[in-house]
Amino acid sequence: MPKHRFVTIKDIAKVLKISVSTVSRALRDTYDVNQETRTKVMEAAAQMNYKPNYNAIGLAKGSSHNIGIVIPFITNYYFSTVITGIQEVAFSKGYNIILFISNDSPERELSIIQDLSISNLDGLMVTISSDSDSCEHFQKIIDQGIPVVFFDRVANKIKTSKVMQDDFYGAIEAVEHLIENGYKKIAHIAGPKGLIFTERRLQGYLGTLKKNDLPIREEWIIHSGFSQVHGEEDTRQLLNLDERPDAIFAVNDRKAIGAMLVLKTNKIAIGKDFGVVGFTNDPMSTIISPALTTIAEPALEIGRKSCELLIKHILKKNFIFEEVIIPGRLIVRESTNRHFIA
Amino acid sequence: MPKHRFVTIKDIAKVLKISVSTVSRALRDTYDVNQETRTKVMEAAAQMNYKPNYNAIGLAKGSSHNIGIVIPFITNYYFSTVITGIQEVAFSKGYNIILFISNDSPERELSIIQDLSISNLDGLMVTISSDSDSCEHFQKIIDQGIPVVFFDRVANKIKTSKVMQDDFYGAIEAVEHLIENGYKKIAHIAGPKGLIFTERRLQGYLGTLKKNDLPIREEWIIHSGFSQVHGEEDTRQLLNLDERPDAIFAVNDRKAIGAMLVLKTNKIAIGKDFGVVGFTNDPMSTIISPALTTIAEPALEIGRKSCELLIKHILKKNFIFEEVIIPGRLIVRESTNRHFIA
DNA sequence: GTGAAAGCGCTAACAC
DNA sequence: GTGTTAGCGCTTTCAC
Repeated sequence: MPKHRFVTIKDIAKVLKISVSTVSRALRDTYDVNQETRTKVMEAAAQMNYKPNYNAIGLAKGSSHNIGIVIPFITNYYFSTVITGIQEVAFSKGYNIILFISNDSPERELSIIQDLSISNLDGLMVTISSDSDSCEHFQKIIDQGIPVVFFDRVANKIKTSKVMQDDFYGAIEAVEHLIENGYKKIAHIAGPKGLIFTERRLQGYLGTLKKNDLPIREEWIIHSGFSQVHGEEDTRQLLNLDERPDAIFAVNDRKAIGAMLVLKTNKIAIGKDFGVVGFTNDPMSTIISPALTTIAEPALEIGRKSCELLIKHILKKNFIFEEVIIPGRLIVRESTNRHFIA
Repeated sequence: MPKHRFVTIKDIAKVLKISVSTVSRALRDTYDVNQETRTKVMEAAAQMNYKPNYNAIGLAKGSSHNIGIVIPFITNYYFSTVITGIQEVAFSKGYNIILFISNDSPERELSIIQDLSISNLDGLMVTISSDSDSCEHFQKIIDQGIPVVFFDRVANKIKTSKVMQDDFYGAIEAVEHLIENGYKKIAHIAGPKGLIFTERRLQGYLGTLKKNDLPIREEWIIHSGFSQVHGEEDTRQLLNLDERPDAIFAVNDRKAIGAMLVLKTNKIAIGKDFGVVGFTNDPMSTIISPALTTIAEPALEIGRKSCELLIKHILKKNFIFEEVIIPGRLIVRESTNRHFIA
């Protein structure tokens, strides 16, 4: 099993009896090269199955063609879909994506960033972990001149491009929908405090209640984690209240599903007596019964857009920051249907 | 926003007034370097926040520290969990993982492999796409001297390390469980023909029926894709038969869930009158009602093991191939419970 | 044990 | 339009 030496531009140059720089220029479509020469080079390259050595290019140009993704998990619908979107555009533009999974732990996130030999990355896309209060490690990277774009869970203080779903308006739609269907005592099981999108969904919830002259009760707003178990716990807490709510707007589908499970064990008729709406449009929301009403997040678009933006930053040194907000859409299912019968 | 020059071994050498080669050796823990010198170098490196440039290392040593993953999708529980396992061990050993998503399309898979500048990868881990009948592109890569390990959907003809769950025994467990619970007319909704693991699960199913003197009917075995929709279609087909089965063993949970959905719309009492068992242990299997009995696949372990194996191959030129088979385990839930009441 | 120097494959002045 | 050459940051003979 011999380790082949790969074809290099030198080989091409030798075969064609021209210089390596001409080959290099021809291959890269630089303008100051004879059309004829270029054609010859291209043909030779194709025929000899030439593949560029990115290590060499990276070394010479001071850039790899790699972009990093730092993400809490990939084992959920939203994140894995975002990554799919990222990968799609990265691949089409000749970039590799390198995956770093933080497990939603700020320490691990920090260690990833510090271990990172930045010289190996042209740019970075990140969703910060739930309670990464300090973001200076990202600032440091930006200061070193490597572009960073945040998506989904963005760091507030850092000035760079960000792409998010429309959390505020999504929350409004969700709560309006609940109100339209006659639910009046609407609780919100939220994400951890401090995260921008948690905050925006909360604001949308609050604003809509206010606008509709509905009571805002502090006990009906619970902050905790994003998991299904958190949703279950929050809901149990809600059901123990003297004044029980009659609907839940959950910060995401996982928590909404946790809520539904608890409601079901408590024999509360979801839809008829108690409304539930989530946020994500995880495929699970169609599997559970009753099917979950939710705000569909544009995960694929978020991934694509983030990647496009990052590549723009990589290409144009002083590309100005953009904050992109992509709308979601309400998907009405059974969990807010007063007439649903199991 | 000045683009910093990164600290190089040259800088360290200059500060310490020694040569670059000594620095290089000290950093890499090579033995022929004075203990004292090494300490000094290490300290200087840490203090100056030196980070190695992998492009340069790669170029000099003819290896990057990147390993590629080629996978059909990542938006499902099994694959995203495998990747999490891979990422975990890769990160701990200083390797980056580069993700390529084939969308389960043989053409795209081929284009990925061909576009791949192999010089940029130290190794490759792959799950082949559903109907990639030709695998020569992988053979070519192996011939070029870069290690490949297959996981989950492996290519039969290619001699290299492979890691899989125990499909055969898992299927036996699943079908035995069905039989123990009194289901006698057991159908199998399988994956596409030609994939090894599809075949193994089928063989487990067949063998168990035979062993228990149960009828094997060709109409009760349906090959199609892996999605929920495929599961629905297969099940409809089954229900249209003159002789209907009274249980389904599905090749995976997605198809099992599709089956359950169709059974539910047909008002067939899952558990009581009709048993269903899946394969994967996707979290969805606990969300659906009745909860799905399934064979839990060791996805995380598969990811970890594959990566360990690949790194061994990368490190030792002639590491001999291993085929690792990791057992799953039966998880009994409601969909095979005769006494389950919705 | 350490240094000097060549070279990995490519790009980018700088000449012509 | 093309060739020459230096150098990107590192490893690795080969001397000493």
